[in-house]
Amino acid sequence: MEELKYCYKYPHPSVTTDCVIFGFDGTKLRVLLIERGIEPFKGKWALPGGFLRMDEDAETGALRELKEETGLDAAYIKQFHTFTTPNRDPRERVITIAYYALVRLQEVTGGDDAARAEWYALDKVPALAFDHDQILRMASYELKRQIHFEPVGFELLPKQFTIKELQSLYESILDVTFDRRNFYKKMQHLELLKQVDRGESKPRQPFLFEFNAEKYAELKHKGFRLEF
Amino acid sequence: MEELKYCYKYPHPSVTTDCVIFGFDGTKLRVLLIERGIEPFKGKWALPGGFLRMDEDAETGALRELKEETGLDAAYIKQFHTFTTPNRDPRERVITIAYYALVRLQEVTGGDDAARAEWYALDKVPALAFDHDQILRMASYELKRQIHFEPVGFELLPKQFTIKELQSLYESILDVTFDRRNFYKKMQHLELLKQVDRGESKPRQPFLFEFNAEKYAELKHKGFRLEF
DNA sequence: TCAAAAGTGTTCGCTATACACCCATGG
DNA sequence: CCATGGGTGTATAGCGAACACTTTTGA
Repeated sequence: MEELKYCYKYPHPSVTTDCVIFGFDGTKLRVLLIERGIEPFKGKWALPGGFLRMDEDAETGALRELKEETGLDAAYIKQFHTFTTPNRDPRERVITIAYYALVRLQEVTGGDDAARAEWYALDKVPALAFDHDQILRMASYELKRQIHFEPVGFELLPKQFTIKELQSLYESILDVTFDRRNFYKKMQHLELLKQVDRGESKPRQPFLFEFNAEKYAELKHKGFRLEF
Repeated sequence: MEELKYCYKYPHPSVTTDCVIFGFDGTKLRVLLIERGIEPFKGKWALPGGFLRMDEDAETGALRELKEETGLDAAYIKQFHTFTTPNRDPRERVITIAYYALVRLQEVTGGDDAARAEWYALDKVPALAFDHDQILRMASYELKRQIHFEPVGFELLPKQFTIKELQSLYESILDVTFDRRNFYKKMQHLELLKQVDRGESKPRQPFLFEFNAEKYAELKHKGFRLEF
């Protein structure tokens, strides 16, 4: 029989963290899901996550779970909502603090792979375990909002990228299309990009750029809002 | 001796909700604080809040606590962050799901007043109990962001208001100043306001307006973004 | 040889901004 | 009578949206 050695005067819920991990494959947004190996929802796809430890804050916990389950280090992680519907977990009362994370897909190595993990295109995600559909929807929405205020998109791209890739990324996240030429001009004008000196190896390939973090910090300091 | 009758295999944190309640006095933003009657932080000011019940979701809990502690019904309430630093409460591990609420100051009646409550101007808030300073700061920041996407400001104004009041409100929230004449034109142009037919009693008083919720719903449906 | 992609220009219209002016009211 | 505040008007600059042209590359 299980030992129930942690006792309280009033009932306490369990607390977990779940993580919506976004990656960009060069054309569209993808999200990392793992297949559940145990009940409930065994065999269903779900967001990586797990129980919060008593000595860590939620962000530390989310990063730890991420590492444990997928081997990934996130370039960016942000808490966006806590889900508390009383019966969202059939076993007991569980509330989950949800994060979304942005990773560079190119740098993903594979991880320990205790569980089967897969990158799903955002529009091809199957029905998920628990209320994870809802969590994913809200994460996408919050990412869309966030990108209006901060250039978080660059966390999804390789260190060096073409303007075309950047445009595809923004189009995926915001679910719009831009005129290629206007997008080029806008980006040049913003001065947030540093053009990379391409070796003379391959002439007439598209320019490569890097995100200019210093310039961004400077602009932000002067009070500046990113518009899209 | 206390009875500790709720037992678990693993330790569970306590979960509370806290609420940052914003009101607008016609000139500046205010926030409702209550004076703590018990330790810890007895005598200090704090945000209203309390423990989450096992059968309610967090939003319901936040609304319940709000009603119990202040007698208020919020016109608008929004979850914005969950605070989880391990020692944020000296008694035991407590995580708190934080909301901000917008209420019409004019309609506040007073409440049961079990605790002493007071409306503090945002720039005159004293040092608060727990990590409530941090919670308040983040709430102000999130309100500022939210108002770029949704016209939540109207929840803080009386049903009918002058353009000048509306401008003061936006200036308080965003911490900027607008040219009076440009603000008038912008508002008229947005078509989100309905001019109220003033009785002939007081000629040459400023026009009164109401928020046009139907028009807003229509614009939003067509895909529309509020800019400030 | 021809389509596709990359880089650069031009035009037009809207809107944010910075101002000026008129009128009614109340001390 | 004049300061104050409310309502309306006007000019300009900058940016976004739409669209044209040129060159290079690779099938």
